[in-house]
Amino acid sequence: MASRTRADGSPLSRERIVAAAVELLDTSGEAGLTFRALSAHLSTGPGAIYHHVASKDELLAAATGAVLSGVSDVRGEPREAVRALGLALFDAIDAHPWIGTQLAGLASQSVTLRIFEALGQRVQALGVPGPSQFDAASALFNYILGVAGQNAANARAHTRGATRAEVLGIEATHWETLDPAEYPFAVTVAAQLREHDDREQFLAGLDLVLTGITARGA
Amino acid sequence: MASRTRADGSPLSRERIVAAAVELLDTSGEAGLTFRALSAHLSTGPGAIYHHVASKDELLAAATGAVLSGVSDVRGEPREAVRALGLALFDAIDAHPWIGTQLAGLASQSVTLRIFEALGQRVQALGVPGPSQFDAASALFNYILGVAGQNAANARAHTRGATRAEVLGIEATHWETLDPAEYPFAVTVAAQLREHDDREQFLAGLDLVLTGITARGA
DNA sequence: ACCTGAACACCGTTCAAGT
DNA sequence: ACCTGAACACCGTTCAAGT
Repeated sequence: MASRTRADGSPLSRERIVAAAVELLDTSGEAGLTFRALSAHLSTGPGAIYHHVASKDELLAAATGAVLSGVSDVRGEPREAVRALGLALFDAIDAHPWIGTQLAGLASQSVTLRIFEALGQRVQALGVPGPSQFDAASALFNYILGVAGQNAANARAHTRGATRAEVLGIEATHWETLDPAEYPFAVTVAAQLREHDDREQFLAGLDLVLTGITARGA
Repeated sequence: MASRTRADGSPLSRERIVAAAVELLDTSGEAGLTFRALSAHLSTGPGAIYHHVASKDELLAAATGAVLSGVSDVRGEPREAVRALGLALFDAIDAHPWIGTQLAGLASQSVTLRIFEALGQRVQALGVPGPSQFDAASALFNYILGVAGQNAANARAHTRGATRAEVLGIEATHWETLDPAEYPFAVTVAAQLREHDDREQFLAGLDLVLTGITARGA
């Protein structure tokens, strides 16, 4: 019971490494994931990780995949399935902001492909004609991943401790400060920012895209 | 003519630094922008840059702003103006892929706000009722920035030298390799991937969102 | 086969010392 | 005031040496 177990008795594995990475990302953000911090957390040396994971990029992709496993398994009427998938992603990003960066940026291929596939199947089910299906699925895909990126940017921009309300409060006062001659729309919209719910707005936008997709087919 | 000029006679300035950063980003990609490489390019030391720019993040934001200055100044019929703005951004990202990462991620606030404002004004001009204007502008904004992020991800994923056709070729064969039982939609769509134009698809998606927006108002 | 941790080749940023 | 470049406090990754 010596050679195969580590100091604390638990052998290293890709699974354990990825789980620790998720925990570290959740706890200390994207900047907190370091091979040194991670290996300390696993009570080993930084080099040990490379026996199970090829690089930091791969680790980030695996962490994203671990949190998002099964997120694209949605059921029911196609429109509702698209909403469910979108909300599942939105909530996952809300809980783990670093996922937003991954989805919007590096695109951990396999996760991203599964999302695209799930969206495409619903687009087909909605009766969108063949040649337009690709465009429709892409539109949904890009909209959802755009929100993901923007949410991640917001999370990164504001202090870790601030609640959403505080964050929106900050933004509202910021927008109200703008010159109305230069930013008439932003100033007008600033008033709505207080009672504004990111999640509802995400759904509203998703419905807008769905409406556009089905309006074409009709 | 000694104390205020540098070795090669050209004094350092924020403008010159940002211009050099853009050149470096275009030439050697996001990883190529280093304070050491940048200062060497300006024939000075890394520390000198900090007299004109506060941090690397600020430098990236400034570089994005420099390339995108005036991109939101669009004219004409609102629908056409939205298309023009979208295409201007798409083409800018095509020429400078690193901009996509900036827009989708860190969101260099001022650029991003100008885009949002421009979109909001066209949404108003389209006759969308007041309470829906925010959602509509956000939908356009998130779709456009989603494409930006995805394009940047693609650019990063593929070799620098490959043409777009080659890139798509690689993706097509990759998609064709997928298990049709697990990825029926992706496999079906793989055939269309060869004659597929990212730019056209971007416009098609933008029209989808616009259709959704105006369908609501009617 | 797997682990260890020192070492390598970098980073962004700071800061004393110069002009 | 601005510049210089060595130095600080880190990175991801590699690799000889161990078990």
